Amino acid sequence: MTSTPTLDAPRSATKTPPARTWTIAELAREYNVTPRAIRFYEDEGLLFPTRAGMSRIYSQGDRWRLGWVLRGKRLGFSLAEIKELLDLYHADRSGVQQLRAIVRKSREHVGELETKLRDLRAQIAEFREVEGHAVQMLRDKGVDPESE
Amino acid sequence: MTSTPTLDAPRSATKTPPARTWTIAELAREYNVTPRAIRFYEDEGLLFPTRAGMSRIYSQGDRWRLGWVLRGKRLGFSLAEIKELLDLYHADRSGVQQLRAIVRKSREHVGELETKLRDLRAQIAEFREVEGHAVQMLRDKGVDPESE
DNA sequence: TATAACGTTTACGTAAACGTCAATGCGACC
DNA sequence: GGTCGCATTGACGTTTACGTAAACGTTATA
Repeated sequence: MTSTPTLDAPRSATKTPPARTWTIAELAREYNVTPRAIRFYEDEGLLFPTRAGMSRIYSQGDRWRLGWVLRGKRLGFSLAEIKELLDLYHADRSGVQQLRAIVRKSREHVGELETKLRDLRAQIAEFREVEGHAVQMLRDKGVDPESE
Repeated sequence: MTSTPTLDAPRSATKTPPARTWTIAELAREYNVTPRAIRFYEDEGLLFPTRAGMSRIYSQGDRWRLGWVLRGKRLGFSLAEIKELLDLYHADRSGVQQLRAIVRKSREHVGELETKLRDLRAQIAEFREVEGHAVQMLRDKGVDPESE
């Protein structure tokens, strides 16, 4: 875990904090996924942790990227789409053509997301209504809908 | 919501209203999916069109269900989950236990949907910012971000 | 009447996203 | 120094959601 007390960072000289890292198992627990899935995401080019010997070491940035990937999954995107979006997010911004591409793709994606937003609002409304009906029917039967 | 026998169309004749139906190819075109997919959804218990000879005939209700299925897919649900939700939507409401189950599952699902909603808002905000930055950088370079 | 344009079933193929071994390495502890 | 415990890399298996092709029936039109 926190390995051998060999030479520590010269805290008095440098202002950089210890820079926490994580093992694959720690991240897996935290995000409730398997190590296998995390390695798979790396194979797919979504993560690129450093190594300590053979073991993978995850930085704050890798951790953030993993969270981002999982959020994308919850929203129904494929790993390929998520990769494109992450790459876009960290894309080269040096040239005009690159910037134009970023603008175009961002707008495209926001459009998609807004469609999902409408779908989502509609489903939420529908299921609130379903719930409301059921609750009312329970009341009509003289049953408290909140009791076990 | 029953009869309002005012100055509506004369219902004097014996016939019921036309009741439009659709073929599988028509629905496939309309919803931009393949007939194969529509048949697959039927195999999975998501649709149950009637038949005219061997051919499938889709009612207004089937059409609605198909749209519902596709919306669920866009929101990242599996066909199994969608089936559960659709079944819930049309579930037996006769008994107290059934009604309780409906209330519980509806609330569960709304909770899931609200998580997605937060995820979605966050992603929209992020990509609007990505776009905004790129647009600003183009302006800084003296380029009109809107021109081709 | 033939053939195109749809529809059907059956069956095998496939891409995505992992799960599940198996064999192995490696530092930690007893 | 043996055994945990966690890490690694293959490699094959599995589930989901269809795609694709073959073989065939049914209606419309030339």
